[in-house]
Amino acid sequence: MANIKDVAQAAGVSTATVSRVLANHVSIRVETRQRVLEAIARLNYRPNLIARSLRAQKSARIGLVVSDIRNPFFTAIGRAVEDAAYEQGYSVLMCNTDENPEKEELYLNVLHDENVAGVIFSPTQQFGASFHQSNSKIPMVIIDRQMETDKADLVLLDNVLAAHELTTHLIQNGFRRIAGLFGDASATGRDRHAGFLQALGEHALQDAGVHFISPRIQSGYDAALRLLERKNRPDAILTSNSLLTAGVFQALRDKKVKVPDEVGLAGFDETTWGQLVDPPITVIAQPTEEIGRTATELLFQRIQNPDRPAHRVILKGRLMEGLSSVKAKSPLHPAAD
Amino acid sequence: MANIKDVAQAAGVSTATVSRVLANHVSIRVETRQRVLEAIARLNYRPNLIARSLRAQKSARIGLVVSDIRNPFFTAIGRAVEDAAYEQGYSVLMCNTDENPEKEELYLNVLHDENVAGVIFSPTQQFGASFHQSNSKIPMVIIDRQMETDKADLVLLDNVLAAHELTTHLIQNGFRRIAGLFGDASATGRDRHAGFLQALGEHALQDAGVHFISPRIQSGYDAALRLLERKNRPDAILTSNSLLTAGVFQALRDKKVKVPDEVGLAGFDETTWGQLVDPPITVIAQPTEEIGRTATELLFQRIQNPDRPAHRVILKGRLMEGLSSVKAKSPLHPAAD
DNA sequence: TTGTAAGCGTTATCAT
DNA sequence: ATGATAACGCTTACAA
Repeated sequence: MANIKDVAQAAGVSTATVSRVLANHVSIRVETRQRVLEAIARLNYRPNLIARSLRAQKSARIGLVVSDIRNPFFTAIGRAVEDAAYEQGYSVLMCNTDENPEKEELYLNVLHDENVAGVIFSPTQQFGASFHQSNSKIPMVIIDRQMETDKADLVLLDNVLAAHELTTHLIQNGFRRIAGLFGDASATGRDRHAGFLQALGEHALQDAGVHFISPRIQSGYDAALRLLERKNRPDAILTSNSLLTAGVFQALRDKKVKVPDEVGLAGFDETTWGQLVDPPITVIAQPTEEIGRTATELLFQRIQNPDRPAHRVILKGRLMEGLSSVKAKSPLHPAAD
Repeated sequence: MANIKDVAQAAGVSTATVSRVLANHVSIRVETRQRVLEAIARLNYRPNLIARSLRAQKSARIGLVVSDIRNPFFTAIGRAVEDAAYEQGYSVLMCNTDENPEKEELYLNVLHDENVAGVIFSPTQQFGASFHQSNSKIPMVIIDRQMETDKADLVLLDNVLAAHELTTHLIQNGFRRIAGLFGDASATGRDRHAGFLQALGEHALQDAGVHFISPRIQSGYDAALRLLERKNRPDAILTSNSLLTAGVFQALRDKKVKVPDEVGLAGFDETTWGQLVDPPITVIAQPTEEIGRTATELLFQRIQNPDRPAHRVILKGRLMEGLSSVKAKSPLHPAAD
């Protein structure tokens, strides 16, 4: 592979001149630029980004650290981030932490060592504490999860509000004994739990069981089975992400529980399958494209100006009413035909 | 951030010695090593991987270039690759090409420029030609897609055989007018088409329509609608990946076509939702974990020994029989109770 | 066992 | 407008 020296030699100029041509510097004779460009083309030269990065102490890469790459919510974000970064000539290094604080630290270190220009990150709750006292200077945008910090920008849903809306929707559709399943690793689970309780309180209802569990299909499945065995079993289940929703749905089907007539179901995040199953699942859809794009743009702004005050972008979810939460004859819609 | 010079100074040794300690060289006095390690800890030093990579002309990164990050098949592979790479101390740079040959070239260049040690890649058909005459020396493992080459290792399903098996399964369950939907960008679509035709031929059947289309949900949906409008409409549809399957399933539901009694359905790749819908979808499941691990291991072997002959690992899929392909009263199972 | 110094491929500073 | 040259942080001959 040809390097800048080869090009300089071939064009009869110095490496400095080649570098200037590459950087589109002003003071270059048209003829010289021509010769250099020819040499570059002839030798099929491409600058070595490693060397450039070492010299410049920065790079055209950003990191994206997510907690579960199998969660469609995060892959959708990944797509959006990649597209937005690509438009700016940046490439994206994607890492997967499995909600594991050790892996969080590892990958943040790796990314730092790779000289990434910045990081988009969905942290666990544990991370919050360590981040507070860290003095990392790497530009960072937190996504999806609430965090008290002025050292990073934030892009996320108003999770309390969204859970409140979803819970209220269930209540208005006649459900009274609502159980909730929330991810145990993230602030998001905690916030949605808060919105859930708040909505119940406004209608003088008690929760019919709350589980903070690992955000996986299997955990959702197991928790749903346990809920169904209770003597005063819930008449609806609210889930905090699509993996839990899938697990619960599977459990309901295996136990031949009729949805929504025996048990209603509502959750978060739009998925391929949520619309395909019977009944289609009611969810709060998150604007993944917008979250990803906004996070990327904020990151670029912060990279350019590391000292700007932190922005907090709070987005709204969109309630997509399926049939999993609407009984054939809902008490509140007695004449609904 | 402290560098190797700072550490050397703090420990009262040369940078070479620090480097040797880091590399676990043999000839170091225990006491010296101790001092160096202390300095490293005290200064919270971590080697700059960029500099190391520039010097060593290689890195502990590998690239994973997939054609659609939203396809659960590829995210599953991504997980497996990441786990396997992580165990070897490598990090994974994941890129998304959208089946676009231009993006393929771009990302392969990017990865090359990033000094990755090797690449795991699911290429389009177009790539095959250009790869043939390229003389890239970057270690490469091709996944998921057949390719005639001895310059890269290969890990994929026997797609002809798998499609043959799936088609035969449909035939044995009484379906006679089977249509096929295949991805138009990949050799995999082509191979599965071949297996499909072969199985039909063995039973003296004609295909009931074949579409080579873009592997997206929407394309599958549109193609299914067209098939359903035909005067001699198919009694079964075979799809070549899970995005197409989702589109077809949605179309069948929207048109209130009964599955499998009016139209049977079978496809590729195990997904969350495939088991949750009614009826559950019959698929050939691919061993994604094994594909990812094997590809990663082959890549490491090739990195260590670039001149070893190319391996071709051909795996078998597993038929997971759902109800989407089994009629209540199948002609071949007349007494099946 | 340890140190010195060259060099990986760039870019930026300072000359000219 | 262009060229020499010193860094960026690390590894590795070669010397001592």
